[in-house]
Amino acid sequence: MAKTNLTATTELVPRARRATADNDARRAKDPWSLLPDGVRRSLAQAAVEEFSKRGFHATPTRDIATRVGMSAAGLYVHYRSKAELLYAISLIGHEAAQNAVDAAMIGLVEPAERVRAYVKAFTIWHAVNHTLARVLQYELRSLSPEHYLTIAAIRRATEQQAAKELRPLVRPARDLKIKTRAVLSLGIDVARWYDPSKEPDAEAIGEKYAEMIMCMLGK
Amino acid sequence: MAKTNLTATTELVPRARRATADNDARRAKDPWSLLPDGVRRSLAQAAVEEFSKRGFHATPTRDIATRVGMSAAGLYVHYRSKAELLYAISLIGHEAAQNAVDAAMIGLVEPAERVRAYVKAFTIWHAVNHTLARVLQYELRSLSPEHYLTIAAIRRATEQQAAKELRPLVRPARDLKIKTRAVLSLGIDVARWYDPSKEPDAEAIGEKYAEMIMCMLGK
DNA sequence: TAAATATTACTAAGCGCTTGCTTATAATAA
DNA sequence: TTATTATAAGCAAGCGCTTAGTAATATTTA
Repeated sequence: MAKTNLTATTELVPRARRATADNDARRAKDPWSLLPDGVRRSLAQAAVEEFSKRGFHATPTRDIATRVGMSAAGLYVHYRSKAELLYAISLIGHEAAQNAVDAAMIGLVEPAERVRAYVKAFTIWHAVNHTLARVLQYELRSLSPEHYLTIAAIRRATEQQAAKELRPLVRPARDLKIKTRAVLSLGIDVARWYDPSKEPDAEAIGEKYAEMIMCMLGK
Repeated sequence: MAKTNLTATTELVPRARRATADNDARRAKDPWSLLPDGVRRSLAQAAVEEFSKRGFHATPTRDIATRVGMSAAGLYVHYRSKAELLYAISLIGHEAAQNAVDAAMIGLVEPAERVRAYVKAFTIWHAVNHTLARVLQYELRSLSPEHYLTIAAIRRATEQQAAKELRPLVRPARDLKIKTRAVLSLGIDVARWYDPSKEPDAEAIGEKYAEMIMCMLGK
């Protein structure tokens, strides 16, 4: 019977909470390490490839399943529905991006240094993980209303964190909101235009973007 | 018979080529003036609303037709297919955006002035027309391969124009590509986050963005 | 221990529904 | 007339997901 689906629901991102000490660096590097190795992870990875290229609604579940060598029905052993697959991807992706910027700022105290590291890490993450990032950004509207609420809350927290980091550097203070928008916007949109075959050096883009933002902030 | 569809194909954006002198300002203001008033325009407008909110593949043609008070089949009198409707929207949108920035730079000769006007107009356009702009940016992948080629060529020309305008201001010269990317990226992404109910003043955003970019360019 | 019983991961088949689009037909306008 | 614009009805294809069943592996019981 399909009782396995209950497990799938209660443990959307299971391993992540357990292995915290050792795997911090690896988690920041590879978003998929948030999901235990196995069919569930493979399906999510296959889905990201398809959703990113064709879009959620244009991708049949059959294609995702056959991409990992399964029959069409096999997917439903591991995910309750196509919607829940997207939700799992969205959760993992947002958590991974957060981990990446958090890791980059560890140990830094000076506001300008922190912002520079933030922008650089945020930009690099959206370049390296542009396939995943596109799903995060462009399939928000494909989430179910309930799932959307959860994801929207996560995104609001991200924006508030960015504003908190930028506050000491923004004059006049009333520009904080628009400048926070600009910083996040610039980083996020890297995922839209980045093409690894044309611009292989994500690190260089991150460096340049950090420089441009600091310049924009008058630092 | 469905012979009307031939007309629909040969004259995708018909009126635009004729009325050039008088309507420049109006065209820059309202993208829809590129399409003659009538059912064809209403359908395109309705489609943009739906495509923008739900996405091309998630929007049934029935919903577009009924939105303008038509039966489901009525759409096919005016558009050959759903794909051609998207293509028409994409053509109009890209042309309208181009018109907006061109109009803003008329009479300006000093490079810094031209870039400032460019960025401001580009930003404002993407805020005011964020619904249309979202379709342009996020439904590129939903275009048929043939349609995509045409649109991609238009977009390449836009990028080259931006680079041409920025060249005199960018030092070192090798940064031209990445800084052009950043400028276009920042403007385009306004369409993603802009919410008129929260940020009604598109003009102010355009002004701020122009200022930030000039600052970023060291001007 | 071994037999009995669940559980898990999977597939082939297919159900009910929605999709883009066509057809046949009618009304209207030049 | 002839061309245009619209509709009601419906088709073929594709969709997400379920069902019934198989085989392999765990778990429980005697």
